[in-house]
Formats: sequence, C-alpha cells, structure tokens
Amino acid sequence: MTTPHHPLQNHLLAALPAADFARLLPDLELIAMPLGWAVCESSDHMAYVYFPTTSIVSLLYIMEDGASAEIAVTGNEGLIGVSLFMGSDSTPSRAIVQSAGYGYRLKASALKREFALSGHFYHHALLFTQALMTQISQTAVCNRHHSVDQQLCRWLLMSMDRLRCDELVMTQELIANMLGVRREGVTEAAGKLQAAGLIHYSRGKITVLDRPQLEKRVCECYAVVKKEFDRLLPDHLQTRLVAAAVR
Amino acid sequence: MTTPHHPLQNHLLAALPAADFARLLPDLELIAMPLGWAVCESSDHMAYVYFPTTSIVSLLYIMEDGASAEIAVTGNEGLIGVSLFMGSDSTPSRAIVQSAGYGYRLKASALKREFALSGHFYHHALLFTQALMTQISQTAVCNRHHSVDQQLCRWLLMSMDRLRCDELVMTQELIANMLGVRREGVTEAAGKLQAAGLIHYSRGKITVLDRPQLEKRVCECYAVVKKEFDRLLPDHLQTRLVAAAVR
DNA sequence: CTCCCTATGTGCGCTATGGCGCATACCTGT
DNA sequence: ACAGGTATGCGCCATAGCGCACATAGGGAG
Repeated sequence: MTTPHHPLQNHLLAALPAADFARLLPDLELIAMPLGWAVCESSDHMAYVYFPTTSIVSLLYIMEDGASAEIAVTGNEGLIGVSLFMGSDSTPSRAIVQSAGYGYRLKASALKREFALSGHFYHHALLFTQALMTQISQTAVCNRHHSVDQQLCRWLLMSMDRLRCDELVMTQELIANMLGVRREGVTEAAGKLQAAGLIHYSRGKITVLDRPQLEKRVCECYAVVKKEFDRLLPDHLQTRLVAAAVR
Repeated sequence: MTTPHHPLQNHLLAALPAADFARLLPDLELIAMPLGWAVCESSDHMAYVYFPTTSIVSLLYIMEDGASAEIAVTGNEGLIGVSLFMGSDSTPSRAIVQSAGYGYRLKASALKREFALSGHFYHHALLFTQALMTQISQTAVCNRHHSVDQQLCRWLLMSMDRLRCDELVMTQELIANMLGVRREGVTEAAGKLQAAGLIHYSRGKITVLDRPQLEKRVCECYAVVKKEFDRLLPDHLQTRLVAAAVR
C-alpha cells in the first residue's frame, strides 16, 4: 500500500478556508525530503517555504567548531522558512531533514501573493511562529537545566508526535548531534530506557514500547511546548476530518 | 541634570515614518520601569506592548522547581509583548525589568488600530521578532556548549549594548538567575575577569573597564546575535539622528 | 558464508558545575 | 559610631558530562 500524498496532510494548509486553499493549490509542489537533506543552509536566501507532511525537519545551529545543537523541530504541524514572511529571507540556522518523507513547497512569490490576498494564511503562519518561539525558548531552558536522560525522553516524544508510528529510524550518533551531547551520553541514556523496557533499539531503529512511562520521565519542557502548540494551533481535529475526507 | 524622555529613544518607534509616528504619539504613555518589575507574568493576558527607552527587560522562564533562565533581553531596540501581534496575547515566559529606567506603553487596541492603518509598524515589529528568535536560538546553543565564563562575557556585552554607559547596577545573584547558574559560578567567573582587569565590581555595581578584551573572551554567540540585529534592524543611525533632532 | 562497515557498548580520567555551609566585608540607615 | 542586612568569597564533596581509546556485534554486500 502506497501512501497517497496530499497538501492537507499539513495542518497549516488544512487550517485554511477552502477558497484560500484552492488558490494556493496550483502552486504547491510535492517534494521528496530525504534523510539529511539541508532544506535550508544558514544564511541561505530562501526561495520556498516548505510544508512537511510525512517528514520531520530539525532546525539546527552549527557552531564554528562544528558542534551542533537542535533549536526546534517541525513536522506536519508547521512550515520551514518563517523568515520569508517575517521580513527577511534567511536565518543563521540550518534546516535538516531528520526523518525522511514528503512535503510540499511554495514559491516565495506565491506566498507573498497569498498574504496580500487574504489574511488567513498570514494569521496561522504567525501563530505557528509564536509556537515555534516557545519551542526554541524551552530548548534553551532545557539545555540549561535538564539531564541528557530527560532530554532524550523529550526528543523521542516530540519525534513520535510528529510521526504517526512508534518507530524511529535514527542512530544514536544523530540524536547526539541534535541534542548537542556526546554519542556515548545518548548510548547511556538510551540504555537506561531500554533496560526499563520503555524502548527497544537496534542499529539505527528505535521503537517506543511504553509511551506513558516516557511521559513520566520527561521534564516539564515537553508538556509546556505541547500545550502551547495545542493552544495556538487548535486545528488538529479539523485536519484529521479533512484528511479523512480526502482519503 | 534630568534626562528628557521621548518615545523616539526607542528604535522601533524611531523607525516609523513621521505620519505613522504622529498617529501613535497620543497613545504612547510614559512609564517608569523599576528594577525587578514583572512587566508581564507568564500566561498573563497582555493589555499593552512596552517600548523600553532607558530600561532593559529580560525574558525569563521560571521552572516548576523555581530555577530560572533568561531567554532573551530587550532594550530600546525592541518591544515587550510580541505575542500581542503574533496572534495570541500571552506566552509561557515572564518579562522582568533587569535595569531600571523608563519606557512607553501602548494599549493593545491602539496597536491593532495602527497595524490596520499602516503596515510600517507591523513590518518593523516582525523584523524585530525575527531578531528576537535569533537571540533565543543562540541562547539555547550557548546554554548547551559554552562555559559560564563565556556566558558572563556575553551577558555583560549585551547589557552594555542596551545601556549607554559602562556601569551596570546588578548583583551577581541576579546575574546567576539570568544565566541559570549558581551564584558562586558567577562570583568565580567575575573574579577572573576582575583579576584580568577587564571589569571592576563591588556590591551590586559592575564597571566594564576593557570592552575589547571582553569581546575577545566572549563566545561566537554574541557576534552572531549582534550581526543579526544589525542586519534586520538597521535603523540605529536613523534613530540617533532623530533623537538628536528632538533634543 | 564471509567480510567489513557501521552502530553500539564500555572503561578511565578529567573538568565544570551544582549543593551546601559558612566566613567576611561593605554599605546603609539610624 | 554602630548594627544589621546584603553582597561576595571560599572550601568541600558529589556528579554529570566530555574526550579518548578501544571492544563488540549486527547486518548487508559480495
């Protein structure tokens, strides 16, 4: 069974009134998003905004010495390329596909045309941006105060929320890059979780076995961000209804 | 000598075309911002946006266990209350006056009226928001990878940039709260800087003696954020000219 | 079936930072 | 001048995370 692709799988697009969506549809271009693809390099002038549907994209900051840290992560609840409508068209961070999948992209010109014609898209885009700011803020706080163990739980939960399944294709090395810690630190933290029976992993594949227990171990940051996304972007229900109708 | 107050001391207001500024002027209310005042509590529904002129305001996140961490800091280059025009009217963080001074505030209703009448203000407000996102992102990265020493340098430089002088009224205890580290950690880091002759401090007053050397010790985060602010908000020169004309 | 590459596991010492308790010194108000 | 509070200094130990070196193991390619 092949998954059918549709722009409505992205919540931001699904939240648009039918007329606005119809106007945008011809400009939406399905695009495969392979693992590791740099959707946007730091300081790149972006020509498109990207709407993930089945992929997950991480915003990463790469330091001068090569060390990295994840700033935020976006799946089908949002978009990549906030700077395009915030007034600039670049940021100092890099966007990397963390989980392969698909998405749609929209030319910057089409985006601006749509913003000029109707305020709905703009409105949702700004709400998403505010939610993104919350996520970034919480990342800052979490980096300061919480252990690798807790951060791994947070990272797993956030990734699961953005996929439909309980299985992630992801090496510990990559997770370490995201969290900005040593690979061994991830090995140790993941080992604890596996010993406790919460997850199972093997050679680049992680399966979550006991999500409720993961939620017990995670720091408050996870809930804060989730709550804020739900508050600011309460379109999840609508999305599912529309997606069901499309299928 | 008393400092005369004027809304144009705030760069965002100074960047407005004369007509837009004139329309806003009657609604701008001068307000004293004493040290430690919570301009906005977390999850507070905001009724005003605040434009610092001579004050500095920190965005703080307070954790469940009481630990805190600074997310970003804003002086007369920006405003407090981004959520008001991003679509919501609250955030999970708290805004605290870090350096006493003055500012102007504007009712949410007047803000929205202005946005409807002209896009200039909106445009600058969004650019500022993007710069703020960069600052928050860099805070996240800095928290992950840099030492307390480096972060103290960053904090001092960012504070100096937002004041006109080289003297900060600030205890090490408060700095520790901002950075989210132990007070003793700040004592130690500040001690090193004082021993090296870069700063002098005594009971809640810090004087920067050798700014160039501070810039040598600071991590890359400081420059990244500064560059981004200069790129996105290149109105500093204009501001000074206007401010000079007003005086 | 075998080989090799890559992912994971482990051990060791090191350093930065946290937690705690307490000493000191300075400023301010009376 | 004095007292009291507050800001700063310091020591001690615990521990999380880093850097490094290397061992092991699973799984795909031939």
